[in-house]
Amino acid sequence: MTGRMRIGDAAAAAGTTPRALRFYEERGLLPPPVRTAAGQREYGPDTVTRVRVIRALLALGLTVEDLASRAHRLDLLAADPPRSCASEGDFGPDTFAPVIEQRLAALDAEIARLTRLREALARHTGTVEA
Amino acid sequence: MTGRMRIGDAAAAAGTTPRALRFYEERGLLPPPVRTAAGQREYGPDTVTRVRVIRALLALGLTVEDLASRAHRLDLLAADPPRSCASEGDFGPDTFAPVIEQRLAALDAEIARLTRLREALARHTGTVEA
DNA sequence: CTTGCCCCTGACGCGCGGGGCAGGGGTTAG
DNA sequence: CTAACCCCTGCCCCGCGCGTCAGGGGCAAG
Repeated sequence: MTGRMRIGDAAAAAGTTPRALRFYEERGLLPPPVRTAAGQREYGPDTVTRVRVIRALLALGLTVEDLASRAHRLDLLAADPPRSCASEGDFGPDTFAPVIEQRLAALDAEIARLTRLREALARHTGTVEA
Repeated sequence: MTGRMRIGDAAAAAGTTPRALRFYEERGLLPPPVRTAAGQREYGPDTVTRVRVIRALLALGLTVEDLASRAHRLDLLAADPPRSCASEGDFGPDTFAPVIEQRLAALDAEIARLTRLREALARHTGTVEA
């Protein structure tokens, strides 16, 4: 039943590549997995779920470092449970709120910078092309 | 009278560093300068002006490659002359218009992407922190 | 002549999320 | 047993505009 799989299958199941999984492990986003006697990594379905979470957060603009610093909470997001979160008091997944707000601020700053740049460039367009 | 100067003085006069001048030369933004008998580069005030133009365009978001492809026209922008431009017919500095519009489009696309990202992230903020 | 600043070339570093080798060994169907 | 994959580690590659050495030589003042 979707038991243990090797890195290629796990990566495919999570929509990515073996290289990415080794990279996440190296950066501390994934714990060192069980190995076969021959040294090959073996993953269970929970890891696939975790990798999906990681990729979703990366796609939202969080950095690998952001996730590494909170790696021990990544599994809490997997089940997407509003109930168990509240039950943990100040121990819930709002661990990510600070880093998300930081990212939002960085995005706003970058958007503002690009917007200013765009305006400056548009102004000089007239100067140069006329 | 502000005659020939070595790379350090020319760079300082243009508000940058010797490294940048060698880099612009390497990438084709500056022509190979005159050398002293000992092999040291010598620049005149016209080069300083040209470097200022280069830096202004780079600050507007154009890339080194953009400028390299139009390097032979960089001097035309130096004097900022609306008269001599028109006198050259379709040969004026509107050579830069296409690349500028391309940059504008790229900026718009990037701004839109970041804006979408920001909205997605803001949505998930509620989901995650609540 | 020496001191101290300037210049030369060539090469690596950066930040970020991996991609793409090379050179070796595991594994499984035929 | 062998072919055809798969996996392992370790390393360099990408883009961009330079910064920053490293190891050598030039140039003007005292």
